[in-house]
Amino acid sequence: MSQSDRAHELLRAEIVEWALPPGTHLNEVQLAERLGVSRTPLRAALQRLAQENLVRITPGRGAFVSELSLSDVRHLFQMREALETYSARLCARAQDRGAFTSLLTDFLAWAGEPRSDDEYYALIARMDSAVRSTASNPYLGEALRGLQGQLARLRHLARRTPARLASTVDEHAAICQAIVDGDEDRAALAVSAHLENSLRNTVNVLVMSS
Amino acid sequence: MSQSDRAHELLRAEIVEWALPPGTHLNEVQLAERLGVSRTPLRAALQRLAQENLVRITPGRGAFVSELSLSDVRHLFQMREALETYSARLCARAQDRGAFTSLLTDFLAWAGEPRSDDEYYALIARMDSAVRSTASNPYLGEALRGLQGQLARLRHLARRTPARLASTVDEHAAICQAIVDGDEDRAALAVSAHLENSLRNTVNVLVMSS
DNA sequence: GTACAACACACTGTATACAACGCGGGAGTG
DNA sequence: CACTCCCGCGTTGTATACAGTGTGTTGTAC
Repeated sequence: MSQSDRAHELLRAEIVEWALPPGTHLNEVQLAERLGVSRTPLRAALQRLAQENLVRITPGRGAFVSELSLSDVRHLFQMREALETYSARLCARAQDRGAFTSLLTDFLAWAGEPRSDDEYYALIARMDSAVRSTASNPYLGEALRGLQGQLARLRHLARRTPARLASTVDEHAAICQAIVDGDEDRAALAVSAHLENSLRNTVNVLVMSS
Repeated sequence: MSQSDRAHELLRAEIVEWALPPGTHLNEVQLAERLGVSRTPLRAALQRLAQENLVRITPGRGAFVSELSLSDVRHLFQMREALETYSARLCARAQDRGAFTSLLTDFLAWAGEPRSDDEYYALIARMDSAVRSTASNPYLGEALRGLQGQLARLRHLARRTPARLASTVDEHAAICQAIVDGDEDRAALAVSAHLENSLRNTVNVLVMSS
């Protein structure tokens, strides 16, 4: 793994975990020294983070941790809706939908007997992975992966509302069921409904914390 | 404008215009010397081009002009469908749809009396711009803009099929009409239909030229 | 006291020099 | 004759030194 990759991962983790809050100015020499790399790979890492919309680079001014305003969140969820409803449609059309029957049973099992939050997030990650794999479109997969960073940053705020977690189980199960049934319209609608609820919850958390 | 921006624009133009065909290995020192910049801003430009999927960077091997295989094209058009159908929906829901009434009349005027190809491409560019502006979502806009590079590369092959041009006029007019009417479902369907035709034509051109 | 200008500092953008890795060619051995 | 190992070259990855620009502060003039 290159120095650039290391700097990228470290910075990404710090931004996602709010160790570097939005708006923070990222001084290149200080950061390079703290991360133990030179400025050259650090700048490459910053550019990659800018591509993921985790930092914003202003020419001549430097790099800043990107903001997470309310309108940013709304636009982010619109992007999710565009990509995830279409991905769900592709999955519903796919030949091999076995991964989703497996996920469906796991979600239903969870509804009956919840376990730790981390395991639930792992389950969701498994579903995202299954979607990317089944849709089998590198462009879509990369775009979806790019959104994960921003979403992870939001989740760090939403962690304190575990009540929301229970309701998402049903929504995810509904999505899996529609995909397993091969009903792409219902799958897209289920994704839209899930995202609408998720956005509402996220906005609530944001206005509470501000 | 920085050296990095200059190198990015020059390289992008050369790739789009097939001066650098897919698969070409981009030697850093030669390129830097030819473009009159140093390796540092050149590498930044290459990373930006990799983000636009115009070059593919293999760690330790260097940068190559990205391929345009048949499956790549199909995946690219799927991505277009995901983003453009959703953008069309947003436009159909928007308050100010005046830009599309103007575009609609221009497309209809064109159907009656065609003019030069370049002017038609300018018209399409105006429509893309109107979509981005009306959807008013930076994430969507940036993603759509990212696809333009690849599509421009494809258009350089498709230029030789002017017969296709005439039929796209009706398709674009149908999209504008649906947006003006505020019928988002019809708008999305019109976009899908247009993309399906466009993909079929592009694939034909690709298999003819190979 | 305030406003404008000039200077100094710090930071980003760029160039170049160095190091490490991978690849290819050639020679040697089985 | 073929296969393998090793050496040399070229290329990418990284570090550092330099230049240019923007900003902040301070001093002076009104």
